[in-house]
Amino acid sequence: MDIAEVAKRTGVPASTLRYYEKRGLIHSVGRDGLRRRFAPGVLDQLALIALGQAAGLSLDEVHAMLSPDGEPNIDRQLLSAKADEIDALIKRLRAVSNGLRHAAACPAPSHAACPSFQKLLKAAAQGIFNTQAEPTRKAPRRTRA
Amino acid sequence: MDIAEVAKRTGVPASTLRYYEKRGLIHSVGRDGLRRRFAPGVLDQLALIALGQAAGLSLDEVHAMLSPDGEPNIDRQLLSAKADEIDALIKRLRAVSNGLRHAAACPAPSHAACPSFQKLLKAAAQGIFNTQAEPTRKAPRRTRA
DNA sequence: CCTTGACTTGAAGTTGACTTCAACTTTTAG
DNA sequence: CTAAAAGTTGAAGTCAACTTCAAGTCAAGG
Repeated sequence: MDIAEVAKRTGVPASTLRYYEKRGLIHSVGRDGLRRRFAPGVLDQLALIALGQAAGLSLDEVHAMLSPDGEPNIDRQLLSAKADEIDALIKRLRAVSNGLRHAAACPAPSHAACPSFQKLLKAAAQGIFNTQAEPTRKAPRRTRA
Repeated sequence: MDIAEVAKRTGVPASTLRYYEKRGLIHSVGRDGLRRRFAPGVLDQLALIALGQAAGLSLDEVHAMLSPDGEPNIDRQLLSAKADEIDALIKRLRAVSNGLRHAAACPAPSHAACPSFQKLLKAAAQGIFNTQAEPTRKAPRRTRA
């Protein structure tokens, strides 16, 4: 497969594939002239990368997981920890979502007057200000799917 | 309150407060010499900003909500939409978390051999690649709480 | 033969939300 | 009074994950 084929099949732009290769996340299996050729396994690797990203891993962390050489060797502790982190994040997000819904539905003319909203703000001030979760990114922002 | 006081009470660094003021998200009520003085209401505003950030709003979006002049005027539709977005995100995150936990616990020697993991990867390839949620940021990354 | 289009490269640019810096002014403690 | 501590400014730097650019290489079709 050439780079365009991989790009088409995965939705990952060619520029990103080159970038990933430079970072050592994927490997091409040779050149056809000067064009990279990719083995089909790269599709799985890219899926794994996407999964990692969705889980909030940095590319470096993902790299560590499939690094040694061939197939993914996975750091189970890290995965567990990340899962915990995600669960904590989910909790906070649920609170935020509820808060937003309340704010959206609240009939009070000014939100200053709404006690629930006040409570929410207070929780935000407490909980959010002190949140230590790292900058987990959710979704790969894809501009040109 | 001077800037240090606000910083201490909210955990938001002074540099960030100045930045927010420059962007029009908060306002100082005057100067004490050349030092800004803040009204206590700024604490609520900062809580609202933190809430918005946790909800994945950009600073511009947050700005729109408390913009007109004084108190927050809230775009209920936007809030609802954001809540929906967050709920969708939660769903995806839950799937990812489960996936991670499985991967962490899976006894298969190579994950290539584990059908559940394969399934997860497939889902990742399908679901994550096509996810269109915008780059919602979860938690304000605070380096020096 | 020569243009077109797909690929190559390294380097530089983008985005959002900040942080850091240098140079300076003020307030405050001793 | 004086020096340190805290505040001020605009400009520039940072970070991650890419994207875009300029300039070049190459295979194939007309």
